[in-house]
Amino acid sequence: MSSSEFIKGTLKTIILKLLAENKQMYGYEISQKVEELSASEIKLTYGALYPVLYKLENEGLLVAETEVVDGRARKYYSLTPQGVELAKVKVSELQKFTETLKNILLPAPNISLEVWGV
Amino acid sequence: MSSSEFIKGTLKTIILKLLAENKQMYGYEISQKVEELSASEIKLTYGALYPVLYKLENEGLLVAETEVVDGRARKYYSLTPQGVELAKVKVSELQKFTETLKNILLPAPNISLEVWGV
DNA sequence: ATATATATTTAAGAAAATTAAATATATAAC
DNA sequence: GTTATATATTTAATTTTCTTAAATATATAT
Repeated sequence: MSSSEFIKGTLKTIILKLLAENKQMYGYEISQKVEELSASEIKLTYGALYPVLYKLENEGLLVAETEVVDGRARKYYSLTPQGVELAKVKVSELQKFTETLKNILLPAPNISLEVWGV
Repeated sequence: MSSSEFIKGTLKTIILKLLAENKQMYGYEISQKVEELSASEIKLTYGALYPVLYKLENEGLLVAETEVVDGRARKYYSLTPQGVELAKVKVSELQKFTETLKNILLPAPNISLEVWGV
């Protein structure tokens, strides 16, 4: 499983956003959801995903609850009130960043012809 | 000088894009241009910018030419043919990624009311 | 003189992601 | 029955990437 190099720096925000709209998710579910939402473009590696979840938990932004489903353990994560707040801020910031990025990536207008009246 | 955390993973592509449309730029100029295009949202740190330039040069994607302007040295970078090709690919990939990100960050439609006919 | 702007280099450290393997269970296919 | 596939988490080693910070050097404005 390999992910887009562009995921760097956005992973935390994506996780917060998914948890903000789904209330309760487990790690594997998050990775599947991202793959689905991105049309398989983004595949989260577990080595990236789980450490982020642990970190967010340690920072008090998530709480985890383990359940056994079909004989397999699942750790459900949900946002704390602080997590809900941070999710809002981060999503807003990332949306702004993508707009900025879009402007930078815009084809450069070649105004030389107009300037010279040609 | 501090940059957005979201810049991670996109810096290389941004540099390639700017060089693709400006033919010749020096490091300081690139950092100013990014700040301008992003309305001061993104400020490249030199510790990030210059090492990327060196790496791209070592990979044969850029060539550097030093000039002395106003008594100060400037290193002008320009894309090699391979750099031009990679710029196209990377810009296209990053544009696609920003679209995907936009979809993920979209407010989740709350269809529960419709589903239940309420 | 001093501050500010221009311009590059580079070292130390931290943060983040990749790669890869280990562990464990359920189910479908053969 | 055993093999493969899907589900699910953990974690260690390494690499990549970025931040922070300092060093170096010149021009211009105050």
